[in-house]
Amino acid sequence: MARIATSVDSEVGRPVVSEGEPADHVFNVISGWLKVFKLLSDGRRQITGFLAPGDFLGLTHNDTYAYSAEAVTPVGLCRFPRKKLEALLEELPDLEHRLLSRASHEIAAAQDQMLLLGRKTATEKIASFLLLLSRRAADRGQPENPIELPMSRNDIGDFLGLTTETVSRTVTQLKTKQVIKLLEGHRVQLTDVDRLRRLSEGE
Amino acid sequence: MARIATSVDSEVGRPVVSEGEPADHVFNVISGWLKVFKLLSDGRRQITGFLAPGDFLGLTHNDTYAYSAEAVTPVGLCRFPRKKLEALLEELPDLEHRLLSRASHEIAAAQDQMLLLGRKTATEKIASFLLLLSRRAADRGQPENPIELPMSRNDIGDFLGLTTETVSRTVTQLKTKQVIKLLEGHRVQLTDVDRLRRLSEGE
DNA sequence: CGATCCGTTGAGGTGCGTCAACGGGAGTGG
DNA sequence: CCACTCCCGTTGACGCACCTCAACGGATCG
Repeated sequence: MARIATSVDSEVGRPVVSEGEPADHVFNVISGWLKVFKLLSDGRRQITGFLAPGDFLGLTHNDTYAYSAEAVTPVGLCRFPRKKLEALLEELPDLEHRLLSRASHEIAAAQDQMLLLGRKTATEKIASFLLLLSRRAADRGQPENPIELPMSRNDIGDFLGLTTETVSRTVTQLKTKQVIKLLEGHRVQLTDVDRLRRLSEGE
Repeated sequence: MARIATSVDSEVGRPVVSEGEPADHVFNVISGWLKVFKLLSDGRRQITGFLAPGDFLGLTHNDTYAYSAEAVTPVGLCRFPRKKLEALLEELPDLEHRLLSRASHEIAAAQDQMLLLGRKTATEKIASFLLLLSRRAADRGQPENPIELPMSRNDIGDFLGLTTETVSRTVTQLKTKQVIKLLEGHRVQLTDVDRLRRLSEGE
């Protein structure tokens, strides 16, 4: 795969892919964080996911992207021309198998997110989000506690279907209850993971 | 594929797969409608999708199902042992390719649904839902108007992140505005598709 | 040292949830 | 044939979780 890859960087806030543009490239995140989102015509935004190192961006079978993505922190990416990647799939059935496995995980994650968006309260949403970040950090071999929280309150709100203010208030509540503790450098200590887990499911 | 398939039926309300059970089978819907859903411990429910003929159920790379599914109408299914299906994938790379394509569409649909759940109003949700059913009926080669609406108000609510009452009230409003018309046998005539499309995006 | 962005906090409003009542259709039993 | 129950959809009255609007302080940057 290295044969067809180019390395690209992106600054914070700069679009990496834009909804409706030709889907010519697939990306693999090397470093930093991205957000993937969809917009309504009046500007309402839903972030459908945050991408961290190891995640793929732009895997689609349409000819245009169905979403936009931009950097949350400075980002390093590996870029593949989609045509060449598809040619490569013909030769390497195992690669396709791994992509299918990824896609299947992504579908499961999307279903969890639908449950969150449709049926959870603000507190449950925030608690679930913190636990999700912790779990994903562990999957990447990073410390699961404290966790990095590089995105803004606004971004968190747009991921959880809340406003900035509600995110802020709810985080403050968790802090007051001593379930979490805000640290330097956009990091969060989960001081009572069991309680957080119970809060995330409404018990 | 016919070699490894068995045909099974299911009555309305009977579980076809249950969250947490071993994921031993994959199903293909032959006739009727199913709902796929996840539950919270206190009974809150999110329906993540309705399945119609041609759709797959149970494609996962985990060893247990992450969701439950049951029949909305009497259902005919084609059942495949997952092990045998996976063995078949080794022989038929093209089958894997088609499954990946399906998965990619499912991810795109899930992202649309996240936008709906997180950011749309009740009216926008209902309008989007009716248009979705119309589009999917067309994809299956069925009339796109009037559409079939075999699921209950409660199911629609659990799909859209609303209550039965709000679904009922919102549908009544659309009826009063003469954007839709309820017909015999759980069917709905979309009398003003343009208006419905505008309503679905909040314009 | 102004300008901008972000997070926080407060006061007040509202869209949708909750609770309750009612009517119609389907099934069941006499 | 009616009487009864159950389930579903509808409608009304009311409440509340979250949104909206506003103000303010701290950090960053020219």
